[in-house]
Amino acid sequence: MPEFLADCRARQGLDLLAPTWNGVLLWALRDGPCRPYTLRRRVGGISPKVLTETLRRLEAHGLVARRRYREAPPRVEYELTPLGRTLLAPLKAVGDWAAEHGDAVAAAREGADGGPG
Amino acid sequence: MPEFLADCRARQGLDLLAPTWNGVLLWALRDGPCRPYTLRRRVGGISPKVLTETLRRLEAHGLVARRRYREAPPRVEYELTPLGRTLLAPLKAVGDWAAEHGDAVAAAREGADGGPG
DNA sequence: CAGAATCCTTTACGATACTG
DNA sequence: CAGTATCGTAAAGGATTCTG
Repeated sequence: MPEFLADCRARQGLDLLAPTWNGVLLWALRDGPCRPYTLRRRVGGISPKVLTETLRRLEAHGLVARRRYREAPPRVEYELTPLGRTLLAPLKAVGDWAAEHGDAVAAAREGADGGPG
Repeated sequence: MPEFLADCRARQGLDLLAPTWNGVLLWALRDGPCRPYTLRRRVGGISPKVLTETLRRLEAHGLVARRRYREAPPRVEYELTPLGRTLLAPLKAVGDWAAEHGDAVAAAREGADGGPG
C-alpha cells in the first residue's frame, strides 16, 4: 500500500461514493425514512438485486439503517444513520461542483472525442 | 435515464472521481506540473498502462493538460487545467470527511462482518 | 411488496513485455 | 524515460425469474 494513498484520505470517502447507486440512494434518503418500493420509483432504473446489494453495502458501512415494522402487512424502511447524514455534505459539495462545471467537462469531452457519447 | 439521476447532479462529478486513480492523480498534481516518472513514484503502485489510461481520461475531460517539451532528451509534463483545479475543492471536502469519519465507518464494518478485512 | 438466485456484460485495474 | 500491447482478474451493474 503506497503511502501516498493513505495521505490522500479522499479515497476512503470516495470508496463510499464511487459505486453508482450509493450516492444516489443516500441522496434519495436525505428527507427521511423510505420504503424499498418508494426508493425504487424515486431513483428509477435500479433492479431489485442492485437495490438490495447497495442497501446492504450502505448498511454494512453504518451509513443506512434498516427497520422492519411488524405490522400487517410487514413493512420495511431504510433511513440514514447520523453517520450517513454527515456524508451528505461532501456529496453536496461534489454535486454543486458538477452543477457549476459540468458543462465545461461535457464541452471538453466533445472536443476530445467528437461527441458527448 | 431516470430523472432522479439528473436531479442528483453529484453523479456527474462522482464519475470523475470514482475511478481509483483519478482522484489520486489529481491530488498528486495539485502542487504543479509533474513528469510521468515522478508521478509514478509519488502515487506508488500504479502500472504504466493504468497511469497512461488515467491521464488520457483526465485529459479527455479537460482536467489535465499534457505538455511536451522538445528538449534533449524530450520531456513530458502533466499539469492541472484551471477546470481540473476547481475539482480539488470537492475532492478535499471528501477527504476531510474521511479524515473525520473514517474511523466510524471502519468500526461499522467490523461490527458488520467481524473484521476490517 | 421485500428480496434472494441465476446469468451475463462491461470495465477498472494489475502484471509483463516490448518499442521509440 | 514515455508509452503501447496483450493477457487476465474482480467487481459493479443489468435483466429476469422465483419465493415468502
